[in-house]
Amino acid sequence: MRKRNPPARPQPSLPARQPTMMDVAQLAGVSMKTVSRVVNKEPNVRNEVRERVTRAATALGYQPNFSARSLAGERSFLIGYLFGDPGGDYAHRVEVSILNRCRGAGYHLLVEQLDDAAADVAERTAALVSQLRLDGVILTAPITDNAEVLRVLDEARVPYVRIAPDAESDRSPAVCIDDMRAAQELTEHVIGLGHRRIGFIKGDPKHAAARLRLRGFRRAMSAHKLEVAEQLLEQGSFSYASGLDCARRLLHRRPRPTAIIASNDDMAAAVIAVAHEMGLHVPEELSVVGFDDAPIAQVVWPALTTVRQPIPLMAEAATDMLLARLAPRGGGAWPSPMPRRELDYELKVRQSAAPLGGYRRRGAAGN
Amino acid sequence: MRKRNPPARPQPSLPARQPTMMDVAQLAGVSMKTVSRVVNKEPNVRNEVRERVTRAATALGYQPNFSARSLAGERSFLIGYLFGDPGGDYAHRVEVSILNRCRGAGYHLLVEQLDDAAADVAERTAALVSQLRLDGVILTAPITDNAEVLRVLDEARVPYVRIAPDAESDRSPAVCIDDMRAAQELTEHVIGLGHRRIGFIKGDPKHAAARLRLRGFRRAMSAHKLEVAEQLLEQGSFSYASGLDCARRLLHRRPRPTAIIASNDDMAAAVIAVAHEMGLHVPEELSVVGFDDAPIAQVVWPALTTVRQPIPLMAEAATDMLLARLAPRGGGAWPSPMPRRELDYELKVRQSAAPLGGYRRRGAAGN
DNA sequence: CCCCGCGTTGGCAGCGCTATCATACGCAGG
DNA sequence: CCTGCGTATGATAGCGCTGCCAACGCGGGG
Repeated sequence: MRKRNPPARPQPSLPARQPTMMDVAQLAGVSMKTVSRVVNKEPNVRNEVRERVTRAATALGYQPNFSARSLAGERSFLIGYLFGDPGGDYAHRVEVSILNRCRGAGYHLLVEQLDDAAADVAERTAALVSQLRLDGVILTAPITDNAEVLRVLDEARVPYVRIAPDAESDRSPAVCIDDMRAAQELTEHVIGLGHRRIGFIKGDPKHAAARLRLRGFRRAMSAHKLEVAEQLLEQGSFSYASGLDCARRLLHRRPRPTAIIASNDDMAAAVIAVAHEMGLHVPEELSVVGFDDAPIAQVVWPALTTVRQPIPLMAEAATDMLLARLAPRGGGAWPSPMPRRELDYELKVRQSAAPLGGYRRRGAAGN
Repeated sequence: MRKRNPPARPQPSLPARQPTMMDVAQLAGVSMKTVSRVVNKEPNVRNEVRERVTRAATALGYQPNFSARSLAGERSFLIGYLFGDPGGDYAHRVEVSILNRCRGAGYHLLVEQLDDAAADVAERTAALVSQLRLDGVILTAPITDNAEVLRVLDEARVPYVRIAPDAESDRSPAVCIDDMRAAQELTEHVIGLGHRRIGFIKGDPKHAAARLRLRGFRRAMSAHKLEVAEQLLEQGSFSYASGLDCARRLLHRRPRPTAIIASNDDMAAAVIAVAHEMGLHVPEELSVVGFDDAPIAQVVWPALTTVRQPIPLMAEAATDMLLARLAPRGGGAWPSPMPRRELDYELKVRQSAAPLGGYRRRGAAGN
């Protein structure tokens, strides 16, 4: 037990003990309960008292003990972030944005990486939410759609918000972009450049976004009466390595596609690398576009034409939704209908896609 | 308060309440204290009893309440991860590795991003460790050397391990590689290819590694009686953007350097981009090398010759050190002398550096 | 025979806080 | 004058668990 202070402490000097709410109460000349009210920003405290308590707390350097709060009350001031993909920078960018939002709200962030395919996802999730009594959870794909995880969260009655989940959309609040329309628009951009023979690299089918992007591609193609040759469709997994494999296969088809649409930027970058390797010039001989506007999009050469997904905004929106729900006035349930934020994407036209038979633009790679 | 159960509950059916240690104790026919011993893997419990308790706990789906544990005891089973750099994938890779190690040990991970330059680093750190009673903390550069943060951690008596800290090395355990020797070796590799006029892009001087890498470069140069022209030294900040600026300046010097050593891969990739932009062929007309073996190293073309830093191993080693210290037998203090793990780096020779006047190797970009 | 030590188990206070209820007070209306 | 009500504050009982200490049974030395 943490340095149990004896009934009468002989040393009147440095207590070497964190000040408690009791100490603040004594210094301010009020009861503990009033201090609690001030700390929790509850109403019904006179301003004069509130200030006195605040000053006492500051003077003592008082820090509320979250364990005690959580044990006595019904809030832990902890939110969890569950992500699936250990690689890539997506998960990290989301995390940083969540942190930015938690900061001001007095919440702390607990993270856990869950392998979607692992056998113990349910147990691990249960451990997290039951042991720590998380107030809420934010999920990113692909575990947004892991039935086990969602079941555990529902049973534990922990509110959660999903970023880019699958279609089962009214199970929880969600934040997303319109992946299908974005893919459609991107495809139309490529078609508009004159390309007809267009290859497509699919993403990991466990991600809803991968399926939606494929569907958007198909729609744009059929809207323009273009055939989607099955041999120009390759199954990737969102990783750079998978992009290399798919690109090699696609670029050996005859006739060769004049443009390749990849379901994310990592795979698009891999296509460019393979093109280099084969001595194919991008974009003169091959146009390549990606998706996400990940950092890699501006690093490869030529810079990738892609769809920018506003990841920080999405993560912030998700956090804000969750925090609003957790606030005392947030009520004990999600508002109806289930909140859903759909944010705008943006087509970023750079140098990796050009008109069929077009010229090479040399110059600054940035945009 | 969480559903305070009335003295006599009328409904004997679903409790809708998490089972407590008391419930387990009753089912197993022992005292709460014994359950506590089993849960905490303490000695002095008969095997038969231990198994009986374990079965009861499993049957009820018992999950220990971490808040209560932390409040009553002296351990919170929470460790904190403080990172500085919000961009890049370094922080994320470290985090994932820490998580992998925490998993088995029954610890959960709390993260916080601290801006090294912000005015409130001390407060934020204090809030984290005092409010949540973290058992330990892991730090990455550059906040490994933030005096405020370290002071707060020391005062709160929270054990911490630093990854790649500055020279003040016996203040805490640390994990690192020999950045200076690695830079020296890398520089010697470049010199060995015949280069004499070598540019160097420095990293953010707040990072110890940046300073050490520069020193290693200087050593190698002077060991080979080569002058380090100050105009071939540029100050970067580890970011891709800063790399672009530095590269532009370096490549307009006359006579132009025949090789550029960047303090990390992001900046090295930027050098390659600028070279492309200027129509300079890499590596025939310009050799470029980086540091870290970040994912970008294999994505740019030509793939970067660089020094691989074993980030996952470093993070795991740091976590293991911390967990060993926190274990009941870990004692109340760090062993003496202060533990320090220095891990091996590895020179990864790829295609971005070639003999002066050498030929271009075409072929697979990967390695 | 008793007493001590050791391995094993239980009793209980209390960690720091919040929920609930009680109290005190001022002020309007009967 | 009392009653009723709304606002401001206090008293108290735990939340679930662990640290400390006591208790118990057993075997061996005095």
